[in-house]
Amino acid sequence: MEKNAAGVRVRFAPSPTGDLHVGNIRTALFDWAYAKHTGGTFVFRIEDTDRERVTDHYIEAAGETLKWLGLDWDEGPGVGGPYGPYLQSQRLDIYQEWADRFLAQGDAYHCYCSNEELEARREKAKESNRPPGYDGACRNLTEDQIASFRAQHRTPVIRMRMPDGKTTFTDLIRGEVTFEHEFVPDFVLMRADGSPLYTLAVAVDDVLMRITHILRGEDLLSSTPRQIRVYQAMGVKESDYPVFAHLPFVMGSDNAKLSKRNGEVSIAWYRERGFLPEAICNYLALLGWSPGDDREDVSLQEIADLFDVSRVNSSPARFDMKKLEAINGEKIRRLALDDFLARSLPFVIEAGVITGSPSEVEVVRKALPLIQERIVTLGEVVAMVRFLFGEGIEVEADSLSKVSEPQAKEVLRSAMSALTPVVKWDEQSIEGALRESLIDGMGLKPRLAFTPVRIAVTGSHISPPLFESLALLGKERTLARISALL
RNA sequence: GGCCCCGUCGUCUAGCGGCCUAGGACUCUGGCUUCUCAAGCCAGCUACGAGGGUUCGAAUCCCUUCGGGGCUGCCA
Repeated sequence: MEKNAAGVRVRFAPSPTGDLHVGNIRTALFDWAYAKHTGGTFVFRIEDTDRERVTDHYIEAAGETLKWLGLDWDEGPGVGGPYGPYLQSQRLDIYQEWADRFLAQGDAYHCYCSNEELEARREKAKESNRPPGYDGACRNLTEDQIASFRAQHRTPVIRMRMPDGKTTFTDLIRGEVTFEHEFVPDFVLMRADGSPLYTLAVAVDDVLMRITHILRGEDLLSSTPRQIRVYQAMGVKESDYPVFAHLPFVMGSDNAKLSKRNGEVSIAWYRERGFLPEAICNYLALLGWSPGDDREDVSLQEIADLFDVSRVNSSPARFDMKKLEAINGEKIRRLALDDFLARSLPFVIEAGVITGSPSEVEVVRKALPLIQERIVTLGEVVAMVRFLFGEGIEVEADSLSKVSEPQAKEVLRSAMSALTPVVKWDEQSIEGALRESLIDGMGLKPRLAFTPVRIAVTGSHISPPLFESLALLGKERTLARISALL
């Protein structure tokens, strides 16, 4: 399988009709990992043959997403390479040439059927329980018929002729797969306006770009015979065909193919919420693949080192947000402080909690160790540090009752008088003063003693550790917030 | 409908004929710890879709069946 390892060339070729989603990225990750693992080349190509649906914005965004995840490509947009251009929209003349050649060879033919006619015939075929594919009406037109169509100003598409027989290929993940050609109708290579279809462009480019391994979604499995048909027409020897590996789907929790309807699919969504790229890659690597032992915590580099297509599962996987969160939280806990700070700051600034001044950054820096094991995404940093900035705070609704009842007031008064004389405002002194006054003095359980203080100062009954929080907040604001509730 | 792919705990998976009274992780439940929330630690629940074969022996091989999914486009 790893024949001519050094020559392995794998491509990731999305059609950017929207933001890259979880399924796309899992494919990209496997493509990348396979290339890296074999010491081969990772090619990034844009399949924008459908210009009505693809936009420049999404093309740009796709590249950015790959870079953010750390999936760098060796050839493709931005970096170039010997087989470019890597945008199919810039290779139109190439497809035209091949289509013309197929025409000349008799492998393809002009088809004058209109959409409406095709539609009608498809319906009829369905009704009479025949396969709905192209019926071959234009396969063998006479000169007279052609002249007649021309006279009607019909402009033909170019359609590939599927010969009788069958196509068999070996899929790295599924084994030998065979399609009888009676179920693979003649297919369109080029629209009347001269623009190519995926079926033509993908095959031509894979051959021209010397792609050796095609790892892609399972949905393309049944289009493989068409692709192989194009290789044949191009004169590629069977031994030179790329090797196929059709990856299992990543499905939504509702057991349907992952889509906008059943989940958060766009990678941009995860990025905005503060999921770490290495966590996303780690989680996605485990969807359809496993290293074989009980290892689940892998870095991008380790994925590349360990990845093996033969270990890819053939059955679909459901996306599990809970597990992604668990992995993300674990990675966050292991972040070094400087790294954690650098990654958190954009979220805190974006939320308007701080402007980013050095003194503010310093406070966040000191707060991060307190919250590191309490968050699952970077986005949660915002809510955790918010109380450290600004003067007053708003007590959240479901905590309000816990500071307004009589006993709570008493606790707050006691805390107030215990803290007021504290000179050395640090964690130890604060804890000492509060324990002495509330636990020893009032005889309260710690939980009952500290909760009102916590709420008064942070606004919530859930917060970072209390004494450290008060130390960070400063004496002045701590006392002010307590007294505001008296 | 036809063609193709797939089927181990709720989820992701290990397993590639005996090491499996099926292992790990996430989730969930209970407990410990504790200033809240987390984190951490301990314990527990739950799976080979079904039916036939093959074999001394099957989660592992074969067949059937049921279930799920994809494709069936001048989308990719």
